[in-house]
Amino acid sequence: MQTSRAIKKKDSRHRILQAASKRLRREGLDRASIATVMNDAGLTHGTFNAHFKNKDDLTIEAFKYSLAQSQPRWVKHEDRSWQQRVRRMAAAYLNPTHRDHKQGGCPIAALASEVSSSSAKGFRQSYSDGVLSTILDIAEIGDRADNPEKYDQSVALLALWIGGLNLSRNVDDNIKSDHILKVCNQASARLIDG
Amino acid sequence: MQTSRAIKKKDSRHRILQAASKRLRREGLDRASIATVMNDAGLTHGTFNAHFKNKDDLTIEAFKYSLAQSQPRWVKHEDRSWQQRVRRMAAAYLNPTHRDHKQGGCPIAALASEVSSSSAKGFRQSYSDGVLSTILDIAEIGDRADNPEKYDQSVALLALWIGGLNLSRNVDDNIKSDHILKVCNQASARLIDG
DNA sequence: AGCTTGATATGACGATGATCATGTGAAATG
DNA sequence: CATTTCACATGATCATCGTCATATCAAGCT
Repeated sequence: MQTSRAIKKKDSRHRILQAASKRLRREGLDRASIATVMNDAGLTHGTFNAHFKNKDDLTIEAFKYSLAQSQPRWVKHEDRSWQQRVRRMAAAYLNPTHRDHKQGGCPIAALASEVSSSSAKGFRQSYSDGVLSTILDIAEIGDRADNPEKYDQSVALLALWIGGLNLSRNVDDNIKSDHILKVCNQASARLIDG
Repeated sequence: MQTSRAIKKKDSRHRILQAASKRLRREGLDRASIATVMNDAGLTHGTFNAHFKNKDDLTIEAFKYSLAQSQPRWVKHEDRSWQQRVRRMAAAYLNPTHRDHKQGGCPIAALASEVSSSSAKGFRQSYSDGVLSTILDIAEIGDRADNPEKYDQSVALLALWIGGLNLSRNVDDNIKSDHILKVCNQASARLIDG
């Protein structure tokens, strides 16, 4: 049975993860302090260890949380053809709205260049798992052997999307940034109907 | 005239920038402390402000330094055709050696997801300039108007390269990581021969 | 030679942040 | 209703780090 205290704690944990996952994506791996995250969640800093072992633990959990939360947005199974599906996913991913909402967007892109320098032991493993499962989700297969060609195409698509999204986020000129998204969308299409 | 003191200082600055640019690429924007960098350069921490205004200043200078140092490796002008040139650049960029030497490699890839969360005022501007000039360098033009098609292809190529390199750096399985590089190389070729 | 300048060293200060020990009040238990 | 338990708050501790004031010592100048 769930006592009201257990429910309260679960809810707090949820709010902490929610806040942490936003900060994680917006500010990167180490830049957000525990106090800031706890404050976002409406709690004080000292309570932190009652919910998570340490900061590395939180980082890993927040990453998984954000992955589970954001993946369903790109990965849906309601398209006529795979080509159409990919086109729709690219349009949703390489998108000014996604570009401008890093904190709510894809954590794989948001942390793409920080993982390898992370000190959090175990984070790299979670990220790696996330990448590989995302590739399979794009391809709509359970293993590379199911369809090597689709798998390989999905690898290239994910690379293009992550790179394009990050480039567009880091170019100051708005017109040029929009243009990057547009060009990468077109390149996505070329990669699959070659 | 260069006094021996001036030479010494210039040399120290050079060593600091060299050390900082490596740390910057390997460890990211904030993770390396000034003391660590100065120690790498064979100096003590307190001397830092004699060479740079503050840490943000160093970060920006180190980025420019690494960009100037690493670009010539991909951008050479000795190819028969542009297609050939792009193929060679992709092979040099999407490469296990480059993947495994982040500290000496492309700073655009190394910092791709950290720029937008940087607190260093002015860094984003430098990075943005670096991206745009790299695109033009890949296309071998001085402005998009010179050849819009090549420019657009270069945008997609850079996105694919940065994304592919970072994915390969963050996947634990070595075979899968190598495979990502290979697949993105092939995708590069497909993007340019229509 | 004596004085000045400048490159670097030493050490301190203040801020921030992770972690932990202890306090508090309300819910659960008998 | 008394007692225990637990979610959370408060506050302290220790380490790290950026910055700066001051010291040192050798090179340059008169």
